Parts: sequence; C-alpha cells; structure tokens
Amino acid sequence: MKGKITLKHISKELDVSISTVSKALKDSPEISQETREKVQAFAKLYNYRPNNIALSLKNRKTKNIGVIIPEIVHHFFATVIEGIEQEANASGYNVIICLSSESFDKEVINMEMLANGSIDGFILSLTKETQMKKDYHHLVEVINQGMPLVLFDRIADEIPCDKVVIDDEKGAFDAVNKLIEVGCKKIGLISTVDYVSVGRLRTQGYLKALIKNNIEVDQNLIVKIEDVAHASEMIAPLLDCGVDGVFAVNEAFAMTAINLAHEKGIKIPSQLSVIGFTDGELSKYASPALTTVSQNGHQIGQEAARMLIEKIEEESEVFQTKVVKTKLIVRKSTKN
Amino acid sequence: MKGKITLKHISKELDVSISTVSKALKDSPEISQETREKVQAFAKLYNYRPNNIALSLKNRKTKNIGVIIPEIVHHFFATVIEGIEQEANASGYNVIICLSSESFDKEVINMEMLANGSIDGFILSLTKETQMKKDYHHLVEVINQGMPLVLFDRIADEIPCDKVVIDDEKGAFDAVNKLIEVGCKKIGLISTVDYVSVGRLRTQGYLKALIKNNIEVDQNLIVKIEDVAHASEMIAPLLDCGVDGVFAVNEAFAMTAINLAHEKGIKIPSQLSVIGFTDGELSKYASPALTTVSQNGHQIGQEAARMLIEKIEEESEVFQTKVVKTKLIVRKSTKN
DNA sequence: TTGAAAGCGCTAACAA
DNA sequence: TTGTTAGCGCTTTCAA
Repeated sequence: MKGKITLKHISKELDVSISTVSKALKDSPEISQETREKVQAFAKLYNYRPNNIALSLKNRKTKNIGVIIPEIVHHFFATVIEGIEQEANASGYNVIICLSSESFDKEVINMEMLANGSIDGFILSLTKETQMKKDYHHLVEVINQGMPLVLFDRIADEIPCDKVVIDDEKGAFDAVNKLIEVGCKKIGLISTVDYVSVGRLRTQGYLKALIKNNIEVDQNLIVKIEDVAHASEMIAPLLDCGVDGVFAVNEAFAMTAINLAHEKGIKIPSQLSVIGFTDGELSKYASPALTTVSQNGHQIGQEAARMLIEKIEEESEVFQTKVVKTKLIVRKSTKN
Repeated sequence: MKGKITLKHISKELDVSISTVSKALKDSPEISQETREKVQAFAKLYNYRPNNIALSLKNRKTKNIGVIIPEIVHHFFATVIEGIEQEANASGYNVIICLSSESFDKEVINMEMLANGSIDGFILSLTKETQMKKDYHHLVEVINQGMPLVLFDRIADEIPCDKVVIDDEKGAFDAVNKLIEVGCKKIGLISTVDYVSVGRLRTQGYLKALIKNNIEVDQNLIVKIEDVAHASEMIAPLLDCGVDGVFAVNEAFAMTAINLAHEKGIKIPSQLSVIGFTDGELSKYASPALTTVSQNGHQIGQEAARMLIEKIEEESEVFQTKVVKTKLIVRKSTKN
C-alpha cells in the first residue's frame, strides 16, 4: 500500500495501454463503456489520484501562487493571507508563502526560488529595505519573464503591474479630521520613517487635515520611529508637551501612547484622544477600546488574488490599481 | 525575453546535445573545459535556472512542505509558521500553507490536494471539528502512502507520527500555583470546551494545582466557552461571585476578564489576579500587562520542521513526541 | 568527449 | 475502440 498508484500501474494491472487508462478515467467516448467501468472501478479501489507535479509539467502551470510578505506575525498581513488563501482556494490554487523578514536579500532569493517554475504568479508586499533602496530589479526580471505580479500595501509606483492599496492618505486625513472635530487643538503624529510608503502617505494625510483646518504644523509634534524597540522613549516626550490628540500610524504605536498616558495619569479620552491605524486585536481589547482606521486586509487579499488569477488565466496587458476603502471605527479612545 | 530558457534552448543555440549542456552546467569532468565554459557563459548570460517542476518530477521530491492550520489570524499559529518557514528555508524547502478554517472538510480536502505530489511531508494542527469527531482517516491514509506527518499543538495521541506539543497541563499547573502563591483563595478558570485537546489539558492542570494545594474544586468557578462571540456574557458572572484569581486558557479570554473587571471597578491585581496563556501582543500591551504562560510558537514550528525534514530525508520509523517547555512570564496582572 | 535514449507521470494527436 | 508516439524539462546510463 505504500506510495501512490500511477496510470502505469493501472495499465499493467488491467493489461491495457496507459493512454487508454488516461482516457477511460476522463470518461472519454473514445473508450468502450466496459473498459471505462473497469478502469474507473480499479482506480477507485486503489484510490488513484493524478500526480500534480506531472500535470504541472505537462500543462506548464502549477496552480500555485506565491506570496512574499515581510512578516507574518502581524495581524494585518495575516488577514491578507487569509483573504488570498480563500480566494485562491476557491479557484483551485494553492498558496506558497515565503517570508522576506524585512530583508531585501531574502526577498530576492525567495522570488528567484519561486520563479523557477514553482508558481504561476506572485503576490507581494515590499520590505522596508527594498523601499529604501528602491532596487526593484528582481521584480522587473520576473515581469519580463512573463510572470504576473500583484503588489499590495507596500508598493512601488514605478513597477508596471497590478496593485492593491488602501487610501492611506485619506484614512489618515479622516482620522485627524475626526480629532479636530471632537475639539483637539494640538495633535501629535506618531509615524514611521518616510521611506516606508504607507507611513509617508499617512503622514501626508495628517498634514493635509491640519492645513485644511488652518492648524499650524508643528514639527515638534511629529515623531518618526525607525526602531520599534525604542518606541516608548520617543513617544513619551510628545505626551509631555501638552497634546490633546494623537494619531498613530499603527496599532502598536497607539497602544504605546495609551499605556504611557495611563502611566502619566493622562485621562483618555477626556484629556487625550487617540486614534490608531489597522483594526486588529489590540484595538479591540484596548482599554479604552481604540478608535482606529480599519484597513480591510481580508478584502485586500481577496482583490489581490482575484487580480492575479485573472492575469494568469487571461494574460491581459492592462494594469490596474485597486483602492480598498478604509473606514474610521469610532470607539472609546476619542471624545464625544 | 519572455518565458524561461531551458536546456533545450541552450543546446540548440550552441549546437550541442541537451545532455552535454546538462553535464556542462554541472561542471562534469566528462565534458571538455572549452565546452563547459561556453555553455556556462551562455547560461549565465541568459540567466538560465533549472525548472523546479521538472526536477521534482525527476527526483520524486518537491522540496515543499505542506502546512495545514485551523487559522492564521492568530498570534500563536503565526509564530509557529514563522518558525517552520525559517527552519524549512534553511534546508532549502518552501512552505505551502493551507487553512482548514476549523472545518473538518476543508482539512480533508486540503490534505488530499497536497498529498497528490505537491509536497514531501505535512505539518498539521487539527481543527476543533476533527478533534470532536475523532475521524482521522485522512491522516492515516497519508501516512500509509508513506508521506511523513508531524502534528503539533492540537494533536491526536492515537495517530502514529511525530508530534510537537507543549506541556499544557504543566503550564496551567504552574500558572494556578502562582495564583495560589500570591495568596488567591478563590480561583476561577476560563477554558474552552473539553474536546479541544489543549483546553482539556490546561483544565486538568488547573484542577491538579488546586488539589495539590488542598483547595476544593468549585464547579461554579469553571467556565467553559464554546462560542467566543459570547465570551463576555459567560465570564461576567464569574467575576461577580467574588473570585480573587482567574486563570484563562488563552489571551482573548484573559483580556475579556480584565476589561470586564475594569468595568465593574475591580482592581487588578490588588483585588483580582489574572493569568493568561500564550505570550502574544495582547498580553504585552494590556494594562496592566498580563502575566501569562508563554508557549514558544517559534520553537514549536522549528522543531516540527526539523523533525519533518529528518523524516523526509532519512525515512526512519521511530516516532517521537517533542515537548517544548512553557514559561510563566510574570508581569503586572498578578499581585506581588 | 559527446550524444542517444530512457524515464519521472501525464496528455493528446495520430495511427491502427 | 485501442495503442503508439511525442513531448513537458531534466538527469543519467550507456554507447559511440
């Protein structure tokens, strides 16, 4: 009973040719009813299943899609994968996941590895390092080979391919607008360094909201964090300079701000309103529950998979950029 | 420049046979220095890479490992995947991930799909449904086919294969012991329904700790939650009956208890000590920060991948169960 | 030193 | 109605 049974085994056993078996299993009218039944019964008995690898080689398509993301222990990326997986599975594709672990080199290696026949197309979110270097030769190579690629979240505008993003700028704009609406006058921003595309865009949204409301931009109220390990030390001074509102570009920064406020005896939301980005576990279980900009990772994943599969199966040449809407989820960390 | 170049292309271009090209690229001494150099230069120029699928078919191994987990939007499973991926990558394997989404049927379908040649071995954590049904025919089938399988976390003792678990019972025991040490007299348990193996084991640890310390077990202090959506309603009564300690078998339940306590004006840790399970994001950012039993998902993933790869490459017949140690991480949600 | 041929498992055009 | 053959891309034995 060891090992899988092949057409060859069946053909030998039943004393017919391999192609007869192949056709019989497909219920081809070329084959007599009798033979068909005999073969099918035998195949069923021994639980025959065609070998995926052989089919891939024959058909020159693997029915696998490759996903490369910077990290997986991250609520947002996990939801994206869930979305991709669901959509892919529904169309008969499997998902091969590689982690670039925020390393440019790993991103390149993983792409090369997968590009050598293992998959039919890529879904990818760039590492910070790649965004900083602006070195996209590996993406271009893959595209030139004719392999479809969909970029999401951390993208590069200059790459000719499909993209799925959220409107980071608008999400941030809405959040800061909300802070202004509930009466905040002095609003701090906790962001990432600028080379991370989403951080940069959210920062722009913050600035636009201030400008539109005729609030002067104060650079002292803008904290850009490179190293998450030192987030606390960088955020503390911000809370000490009398802000009454804080917009953070991710959940962790928002939570750090909330916890620091607790320590300093600053009351949320009466003295300080806080809004985060990404509607993950942290936001829901925070106390007070965090008002946040939700980015629907699940939908992003679904859209990305859908676009990719369409490209794989249709080979069109027009590239689209799909913008998934954000939504401000108002909870208890903002006044009113 | 479209499409990948193959040995055939090279052989045609250089007017030598395919096998000569193959050997030359491997620097075989069979081939003259001159030919080798010519072929290698050409291959480099056109960026030749052997086709993974063809290699898989030829070698009858794919260098892929299949991972099936109940969900991915879950810190613990995400860390396990990270561990698997790291270890697998280091040995030249890729990771194909399928989500069973807690559905027995999806688990079966995914296994069958992957078992048909796509991977060299499985790493799997059972769905709740599978654990409830105790129907393991799909696992047995795969094992009978000669495909290695490693089970982790949610396992079934009766399956003959390698396993990686944590000592759930001891982890729970230690946690409850800690509560007793800091002076808790009336300790509640928030657990899952019993058919989930880890929930059952953690419940046992709770019971053992009470018994060992001569504390009478009070069934009213034990809450078993089936549906996470109604966790709050089920936990609230527990807090109303005067407990001074609570042990929850996961982070979410612990956080729900903490937040309910806040609402009810119960002070943590002075009036109520809380300990959770799994050292994830929630525990770290909770206020007060949550004392918790850490289960090192990363290590679990690494061990699982290591065991699987060994089985793939060595074909030994002895099955091991590796127990990864838990550790009590004491933070601010427990007295003293 | 090179190449022909077989084979991994499957499909499909064509021949018998 | 069935079988032969070629081919997907590669490796490897054996013959030239």
